[in-house]
Amino acid sequence: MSWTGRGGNERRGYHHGNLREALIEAALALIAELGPSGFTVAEAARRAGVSPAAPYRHFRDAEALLAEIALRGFERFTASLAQAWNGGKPDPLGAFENVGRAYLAFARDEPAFYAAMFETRIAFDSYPPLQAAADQAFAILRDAAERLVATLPTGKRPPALMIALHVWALAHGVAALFGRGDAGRKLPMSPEELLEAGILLYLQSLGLAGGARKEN
Amino acid sequence: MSWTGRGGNERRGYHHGNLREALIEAALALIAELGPSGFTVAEAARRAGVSPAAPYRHFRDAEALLAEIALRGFERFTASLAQAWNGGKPDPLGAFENVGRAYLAFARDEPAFYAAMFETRIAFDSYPPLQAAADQAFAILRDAAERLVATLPTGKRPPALMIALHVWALAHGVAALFGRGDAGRKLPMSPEELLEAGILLYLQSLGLAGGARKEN
DNA sequence: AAATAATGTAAAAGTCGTTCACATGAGCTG
DNA sequence: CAGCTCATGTGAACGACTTTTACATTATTT
Repeated sequence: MSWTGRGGNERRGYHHGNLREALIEAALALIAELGPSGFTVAEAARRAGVSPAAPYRHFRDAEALLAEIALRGFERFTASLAQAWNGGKPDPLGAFENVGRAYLAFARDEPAFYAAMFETRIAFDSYPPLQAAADQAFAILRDAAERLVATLPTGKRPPALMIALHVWALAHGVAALFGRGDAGRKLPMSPEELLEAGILLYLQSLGLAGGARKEN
Repeated sequence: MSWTGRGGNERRGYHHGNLREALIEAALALIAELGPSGFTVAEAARRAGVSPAAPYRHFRDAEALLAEIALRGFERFTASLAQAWNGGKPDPLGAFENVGRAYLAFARDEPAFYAAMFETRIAFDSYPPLQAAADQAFAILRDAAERLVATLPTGKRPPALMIALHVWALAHGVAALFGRGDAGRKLPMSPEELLEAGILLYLQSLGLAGGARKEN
């Protein structure tokens, strides 16, 4: 190891050398600490040890910085969901539930990314790569739904896209309303359990989940 | 009719006479026109025809104004849901679906209120009346779920609270992700249809919705 | 009519976002 | 290595916003 290695944030000279990354990290920390509205270009610059104007060499404006964070968030998100799905192993239903859990886990473990992705009103249209990254995340869910539906006999298969949309909406709703610990509302169960139960019940009606569908 | 009646916004003299209301209306218009971040105290004051300092005679700070709007929003929201539920008539299931539709209708027809209620990160804890109003809205859903569950034989009744939470989360997720027209994502169906289908499928698995469980 | 409370204004301090002219240094070219 | 050029950072400035404070005006009460 060389003592010359620039560890992380320290400023060396006139040029920072890593400002773009430092700004992104600072912004993430700010969002994590103070919520989405706690981020300001000025404060991020301050934490990176540069003047308030410096960030504009790397991002057109504040929204562009947030968009970059959201983009990276979606990439990680996609990776998490894909890993949870794991090609549908060991069985499509179990893997599908794992995807749901991964959704909530991401919202819980990466609140800064999640906030940048969903709680910040970015004009997705203005950042095509962002739109693409979001589409990619959703594609995981859609593919999983396809595979799940394929376990049913032809002719009895509900539309996979609809299933993916329902599950996504449910997961997002649970995360948005109850994801944060102190959401003010006291739940009889954890968000994870709530989502899992919801997904299971939903899939049951489609004949996709554990056989027992109440045989009253 | 007397020509002296102060129509709405015009300033009469040094005192506005209706500033509090005028500010709330201006803020709502701003949110509706430019999104939640488009609201500023200064601009609201400008539209009301007063100096930037005047609003502080009526609201502690910007967040307090938003909180007041959110509060009124929840009151209207509660009224909408209650009317849709209509005491469970003509039948609990149909009325329950009406509540779901009313949820989306509110998000669509009153985007400014909805944004102030859900898309603005207000510390609910700091405004107890706001928390109470939100609880009241949720109570409509919970009561409806109770009544719906009561149509099942004792012993086969799922927990109503869980049902209410699931439906709320699904409705909120649909509204948040697909509620706005140009959400960037092209859907095979309208948000209303998507939510209705989701609720029906979900309730089916509980034995609460139309018997037919896909007889194709 | 006078006193008081409510509600407005003007001015100011502090923060931010953003731009512009200018400074510095990194990396290539000869 | 000298010199050129480009990327990246600085400082100063503008305009907008939030919020406070001292003061002005009007409503309301006594």
